Amino acid sequence: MSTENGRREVTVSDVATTAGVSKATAARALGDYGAVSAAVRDRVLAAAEQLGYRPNALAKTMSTGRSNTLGIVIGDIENPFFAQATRGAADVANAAGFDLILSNSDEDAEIEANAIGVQLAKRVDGLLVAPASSVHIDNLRTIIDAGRPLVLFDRAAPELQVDTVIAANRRGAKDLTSLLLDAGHRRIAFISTIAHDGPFRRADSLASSSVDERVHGFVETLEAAGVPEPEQFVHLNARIEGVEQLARRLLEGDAAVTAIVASDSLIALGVFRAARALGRRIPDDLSLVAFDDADWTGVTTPGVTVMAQPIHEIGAEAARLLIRRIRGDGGPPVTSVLEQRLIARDSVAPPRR
Amino acid sequence: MSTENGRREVTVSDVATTAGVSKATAARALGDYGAVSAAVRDRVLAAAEQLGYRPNALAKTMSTGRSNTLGIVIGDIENPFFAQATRGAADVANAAGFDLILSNSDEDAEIEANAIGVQLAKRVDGLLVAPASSVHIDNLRTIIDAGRPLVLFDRAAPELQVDTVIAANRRGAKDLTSLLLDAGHRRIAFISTIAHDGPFRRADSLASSSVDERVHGFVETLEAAGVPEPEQFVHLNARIEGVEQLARRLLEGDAAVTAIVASDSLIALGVFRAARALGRRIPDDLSLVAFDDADWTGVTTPGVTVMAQPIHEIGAEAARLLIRRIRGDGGPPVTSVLEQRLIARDSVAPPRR
DNA sequence: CGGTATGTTGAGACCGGTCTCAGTTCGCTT
DNA sequence: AAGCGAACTGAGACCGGTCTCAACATACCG
Repeated sequence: MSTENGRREVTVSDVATTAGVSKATAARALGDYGAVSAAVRDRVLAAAEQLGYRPNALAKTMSTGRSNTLGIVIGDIENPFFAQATRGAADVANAAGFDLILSNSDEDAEIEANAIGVQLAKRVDGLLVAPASSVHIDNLRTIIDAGRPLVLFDRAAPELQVDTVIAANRRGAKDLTSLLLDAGHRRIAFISTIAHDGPFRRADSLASSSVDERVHGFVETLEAAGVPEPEQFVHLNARIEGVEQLARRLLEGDAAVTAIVASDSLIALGVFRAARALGRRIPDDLSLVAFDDADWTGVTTPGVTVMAQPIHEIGAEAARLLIRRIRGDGGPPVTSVLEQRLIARDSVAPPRR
Repeated sequence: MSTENGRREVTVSDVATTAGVSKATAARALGDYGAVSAAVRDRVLAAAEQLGYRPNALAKTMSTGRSNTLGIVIGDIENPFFAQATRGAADVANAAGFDLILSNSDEDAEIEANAIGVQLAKRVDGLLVAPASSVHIDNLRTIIDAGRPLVLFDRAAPELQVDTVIAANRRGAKDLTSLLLDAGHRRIAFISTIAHDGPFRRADSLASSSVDERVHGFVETLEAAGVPEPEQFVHLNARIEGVEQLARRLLEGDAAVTAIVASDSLIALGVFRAARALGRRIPDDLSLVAFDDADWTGVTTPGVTVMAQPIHEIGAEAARLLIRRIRGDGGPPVTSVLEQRLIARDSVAPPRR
């Protein structure tokens, strides 16, 4: 009834005084631990109610060392992939009594480092990270050095002994590429926005292990089909030029490609726009396949054939693994690989010539 | 170099001992406040570096009362609207040195209440809320009673004196409706997934003030055009039946509508699917307009005419207002109304008959 | 009926920072 | 050379909980 607005918060001591018991006893009644007689408990609870007592979770964390908070560091929450994975993680976390502190890295190592620093300072019980880089892993080492459990998702860091949840990207890329090859295509481009120095070469490792897997699956499949110099068809850094620009470039001239593999749904969108701007029809003039079954891929004309990832489950599984560690599981690191699923629609056809 | 993994964290006291100064002095050097001689500062910083000192933000919050953390409570992070708004808020928050704790309410008052309780317990400095209900505002009162600044976004709560950021939804709805009316449509449906008891009546207030504004703008415009009983064209609760189901029902039979206003992009997607399933062509057989310029609305055939909201800015502005309050601005509550913008594409045409 | 197990309570240390206040040192003024 | 203020440092209280430990009451044991 009468919650005061005088700055100071109501504390256990205040409740104790009102209830006429010691601070320790009041705390026991409020925190529901230790032994308290029923009569005293009722008295304390009534006093708390009357004063408008609201526990201070931070003080609790200070003495218990547990914050019941998980940190999650992703590229960008506006990217539907991360939004879905975050939701998956949040659901599992909430069900287990944890909250989520969210940070966007924009795929920048420095921003990521800063975000991780803040999360550690806030004493999260553990971290969920889709690392900006699978190879430069100093940021991740920081977490391990701080003694906090860490689970990677979407991207692995092979050099790190740590729980990881990824999708079977290489297999997915092979299937998608085979589909195009089987339809008769030989000039197929793979487009990703991942940052990379210089043109792609076979021995390179890309910053994102998931894209790395896809690219290598793509190249291997082309090679097995006898396509010469398959690396030339891999296009990274699409963010710099702009996906639409790049796609237009790939669709014009003598060396134009007849099919495109988009590494995510946002890229597929760019390709769609480019095709439309150029007046090319899908699938007649251009075949398109993409990763991720974004909600709109079924309503375009034609619908887009995609490799769907269990995105929600990737986030959920990562949270599950993390919570298991927090609860004290000391077993060896686990890598959970989730299968992808092909959803065939109408964006693939034989090449025109 | 030698960060220990023995459970205990390195504290200011540890650093002080190593540096050979008092805890108070070490704290001053590390926290960069008070007066410390250059020599001592260097010594302390070196000791901190050597021991791998990592400040405990919670302890800091305990003594200062400031957590540098904002809470944000939204319907669902998977909904692109909320994802974008959250990103806008996160950017402003980070720039000002704040983090974000994220909670999904699923538009359920009870889940929302729980989320708010947790956030308050974690002593966030303030809360950003897109309330599940604009009319049942007990949840929001809790925040105010706790003396924490609160900013509402996307949805207002007229009964509450509190900073609010919304879009000019009524005007947007009028413009969209007029567009259809001008094209010659008379039988136009408005579809929303908002929960509501019974059929919509003129005097009703909907749980979401933004949908409420849209619906009333829609009804008023139809009425001004002389359409009898405009309320009958308002369809709420679409989540229960399923948007696609509902849309199919509206498109069949003698009383079929010739145009649809979708209250958000997810609904537009459902309408698209229904039209496709029924073999109806947009815009020839059905005109469609929607709120929110989702990324895919430009690549469907035809492109969808939409009323774009400055979603990112809604979140950003809300965060700005909140931070201003946290910094101590005691002025009267502000309501910031952001304009919407019509993006005309090709989903509107005169009705067939 | 003394001894002991069990239940309930209170006092006070502790978590890791910040901050107030008092004491010390030093340079500079007159 | 005494006086004064500024710069620096240390001791210890404090934030709001948890938790250990000791004190005490009651009940149950042989």
